[in-house]
Amino acid sequence: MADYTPQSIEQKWQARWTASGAFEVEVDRSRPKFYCLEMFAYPSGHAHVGHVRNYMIGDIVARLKRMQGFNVLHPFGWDAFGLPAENAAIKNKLHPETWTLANIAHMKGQLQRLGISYAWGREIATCLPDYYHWNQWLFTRMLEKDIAYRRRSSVNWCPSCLTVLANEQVIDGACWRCGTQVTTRELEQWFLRITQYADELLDATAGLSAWPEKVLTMQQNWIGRSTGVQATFPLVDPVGPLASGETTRGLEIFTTRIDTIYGATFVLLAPEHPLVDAYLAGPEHAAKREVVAKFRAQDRLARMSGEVEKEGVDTGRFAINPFTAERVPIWVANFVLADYGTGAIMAVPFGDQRDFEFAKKYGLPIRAIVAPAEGDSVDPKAVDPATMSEAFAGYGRSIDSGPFSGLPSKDAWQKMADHAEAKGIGTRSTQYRLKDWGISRQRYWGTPIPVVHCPVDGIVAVPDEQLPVELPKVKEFTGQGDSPLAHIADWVNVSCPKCGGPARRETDTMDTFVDSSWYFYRFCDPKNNALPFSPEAVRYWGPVDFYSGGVEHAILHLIYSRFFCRVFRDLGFVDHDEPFARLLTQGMVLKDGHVMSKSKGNVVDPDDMIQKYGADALRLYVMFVAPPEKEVEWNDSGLEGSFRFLARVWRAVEPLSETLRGASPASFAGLDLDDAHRALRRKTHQTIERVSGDLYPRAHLNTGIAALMELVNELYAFTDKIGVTKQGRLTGVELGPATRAVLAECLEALVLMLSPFAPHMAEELW
RNA sequence: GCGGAAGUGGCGGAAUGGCAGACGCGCUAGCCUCAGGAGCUAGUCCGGGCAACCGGGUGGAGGUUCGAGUCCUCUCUUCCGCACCA
Repeated sequence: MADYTPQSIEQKWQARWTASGAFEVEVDRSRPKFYCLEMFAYPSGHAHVGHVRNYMIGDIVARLKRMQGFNVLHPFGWDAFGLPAENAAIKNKLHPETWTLANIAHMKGQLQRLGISYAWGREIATCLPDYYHWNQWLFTRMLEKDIAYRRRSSVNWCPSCLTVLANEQVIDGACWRCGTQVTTRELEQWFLRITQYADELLDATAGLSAWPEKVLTMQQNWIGRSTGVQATFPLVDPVGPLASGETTRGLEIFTTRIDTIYGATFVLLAPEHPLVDAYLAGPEHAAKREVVAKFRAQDRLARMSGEVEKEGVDTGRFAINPFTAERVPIWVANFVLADYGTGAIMAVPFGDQRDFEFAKKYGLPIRAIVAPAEGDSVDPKAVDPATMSEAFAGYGRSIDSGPFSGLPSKDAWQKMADHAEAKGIGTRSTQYRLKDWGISRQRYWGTPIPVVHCPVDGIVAVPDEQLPVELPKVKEFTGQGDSPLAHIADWVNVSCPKCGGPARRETDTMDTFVDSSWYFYRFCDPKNNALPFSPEAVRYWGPVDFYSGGVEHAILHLIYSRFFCRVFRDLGFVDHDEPFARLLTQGMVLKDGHVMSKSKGNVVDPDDMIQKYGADALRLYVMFVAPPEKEVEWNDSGLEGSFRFLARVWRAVEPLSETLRGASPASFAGLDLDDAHRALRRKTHQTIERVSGDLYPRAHLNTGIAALMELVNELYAFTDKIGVTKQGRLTGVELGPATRAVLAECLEALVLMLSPFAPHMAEELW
């Protein structure tokens, strides 16, 4: 009997799979398709077992679906643009492309040594012009449809390094490299109008029944729709013109609690609100301006450090509450956000905890406007402005609210909104937390934004036939300056595509999340050089049936992709609304209680484990240790256990394979089965049912493996009885036809069911 | 603060409302062996009993049900996400 030696078996089969292109697929309308995808990888250098767990999960599903007769698309590629490559370039004086391509080569080898069944013929890397060409093409379409637009926005700027910083490079408000306090700079930047799809993106989450609840909730919160009323508080001292050029007679506020407007005893402006500068312009306000300037600087730090004391500045001016007709003071408050709603709020200290604290601190009036509902056992002192210690944010019955007094709060809400609309005071309005997506990056290693700035024609898109705008080769990376591309004169200076006059290229590049927002479509038609993909190819393959990856992409990547899907749909390129039918978020692999990372020195390299136990044992262990969604702690003896199980399967199957060749019967009719025969058959068939059910769509891979282990235990009990030795040899016993048939059926089923998990060994035994 | 998920042996974890702890790790004993860090067999929630078996047991307290780890209410704890969103 040959021992189980995984290394030689695995190399043999991997070579065959590669040579025969075993996992390459074409459109075949006679067969049902299955698109199995794992989130593509950032080529950081070496994949550890935490990374490859995801690829194993996808591979089990892909191999299972192939066995079930589906035409399975299972591709892989590289999310290859991004900051780490540029940083490595600065540090090692290498070109980012050199660094990136070397990493890709190594990681691809790692995946192949794991036996992941990818259609490598469809491999893509987003940093190659073949791919980013279509980012540019799509950007141009978005420009035409007014989905891409330009406006001023602030970026992080390190005054010492003289460079723009990504948010990740700002640590506690300071530059990651030199520790200098980071400031902001206003730059013209490109945005994608994702908010145009906010309602659809939110409402459609209800239909994503095969997504984790957690991810849907996170997306819903991120989009953050709230419905309310936008109302105008007339200004006692109209101002104008403002920086924006217009005159202002009234202050626009947004509220979700219009029913409490009779309790709005003051209004608050965000420090960045244009009225602030208008009201605090004179030299007598220098001190107040200084406080406001402090608020503006606070904003960025507040996010990092958490709690900031609520503070305000009195502008000394007044607005008119349109419902009470009373004068209410206008204050500036550090906790009011400029980029949500209108950047100004009506403050109702009775009903809002923040306003309550603010009113207490500055001695502003508190007026009770809601009484607790009947049956609410609320201490009267808790709703008496004289004695209450916190705001009463509940609903109940309106009081002291003019003609609306006595109404239940919810009815008052509608009536007051109606009143506001009838009197021209305000309108019902919906606000979102979701912001348009700023995609400009002042970086080299990304997709050049395909526009030209012409002094005559303004912004001109680079014509399709001149795409791709390729990244110029840069010799040296210093990390200094704004956009690295701005310093390459012969790349920047072009003639305007419209008038032919001298013009300059856009020197910003795109956020790398653009690359990953549609790559799953490119896989359907990766060699297309006329379009990002043919609509026919995606009509067959799309949408992705099974998508797995880390939960850290629950918000950004998975919302952007849903957004791009709809853009492509509206361009007539895809006919579905959602790109990913089923989503699985795999748990991380911890070592010594921590996430694996190079800096912690706790990474487990799959190649080390393959060398010791083989890829099959590694795959089996990682799938068996816990359900795929769960976080797991790495454990060497568990891996040994999986190796032992495979060796046990090997000893059960390999010695009998010659003896039982051709023994699998077409029918069991006429065979004389005893109780032991029947018991093994029953177990075999029960296992088939359990494993089939566990693997998909449940993806309970761990219990599927447990079922196989039970079958093997039963099999050993059976072979013991019929005289197979512990070493797997038959002790001269002649096997009867019933025994041969039952054994052959069991062993074949076992090998087949094992093959998604341990494909190399299964192939060899088969 | 808001939202989500989860609490089951020494450990990882199983249980369409129907025998709690499958399967594995670890541990114990036996067999095999020159040897075992290989392999095989048996045992391994707690209390009682030689045993068949009996009683208890899924963070805590109630409830629904013939029957609850599972469903409902309250509560405690942990992890995760968002966090001054008006």
